[in-house]
Amino acid sequence: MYWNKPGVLHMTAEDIYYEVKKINPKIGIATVYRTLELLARLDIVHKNSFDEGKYRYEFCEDDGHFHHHFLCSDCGAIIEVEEDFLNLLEGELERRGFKIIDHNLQLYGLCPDCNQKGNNPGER
Amino acid sequence: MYWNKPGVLHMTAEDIYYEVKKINPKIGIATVYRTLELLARLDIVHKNSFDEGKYRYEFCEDDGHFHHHFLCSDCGAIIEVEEDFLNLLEGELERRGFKIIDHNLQLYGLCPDCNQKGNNPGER
DNA sequence: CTCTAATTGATAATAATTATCATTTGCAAT
DNA sequence: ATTGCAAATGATAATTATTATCAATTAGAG
Repeated sequence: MYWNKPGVLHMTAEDIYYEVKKINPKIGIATVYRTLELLARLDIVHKNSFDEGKYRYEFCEDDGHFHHHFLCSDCGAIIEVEEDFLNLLEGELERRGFKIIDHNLQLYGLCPDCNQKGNNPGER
Repeated sequence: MYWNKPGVLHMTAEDIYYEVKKINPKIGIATVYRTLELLARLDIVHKNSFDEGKYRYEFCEDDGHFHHHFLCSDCGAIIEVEEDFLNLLEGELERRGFKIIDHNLQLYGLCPDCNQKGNNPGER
């Protein structure tokens, strides 16, 4: 598959490659991957896995990098969900017409052992 | 890499392959993938992506398939987090010695448009 | 037993990503 | 400007995880 719904936020490396090609036709895919990796290391973009066997990238929010997404099983839409909820999230979303089938929360950081050892990685 | 920390819960297909090989040396990796796919479709195992470019599998809880994980940036430990929290999750975990650097919640289901259309996929 | 259909294992194919390397580019010092 | 050199780039090979293919094996139903 060469292209995604146009205008969709969460693009794959390939999506970005074809988009950049419009402006700079001589760009190589390696540069796209290299640049994305760099931007991710600088916390400018965030690399998400939505269990498709590939990654999707988006710009980080200014305030921090906490992202929630709603993935429609039917049309494949990726809808952003604001941080605020979290607690009443599900009820709130269902009230708004969503049907939640599954969810998956991943927390990144240091476990008590490593935290105590005083390790301090800049990134997750 | 051929093998993971022994005793760790969340195994990759490769991990499982080498484990099963001990009992049945003639097993092929294709059967492992096929079986995992089947078990996942039956909601017996759950397929997680922890942004490593591969998947890890675990048995589903009896009550439903809602999983939270804490991934240590330092030692790579994958620690299970009980559902209950969710709201006070972060404060609670930090009180327990964790350092949370990032999190990522993914919700699966139907968006309002598709939900209204009456679609009803068995799986996410 | 025999026949047939499902399952299996070996392996090829695919897809996403990463590594390699020769070439090009940008730019500091002359 | 011109040279020299380090960094960035693009083409492409390599790698990795996963999926597809297909012939051979196995397991039951009759």
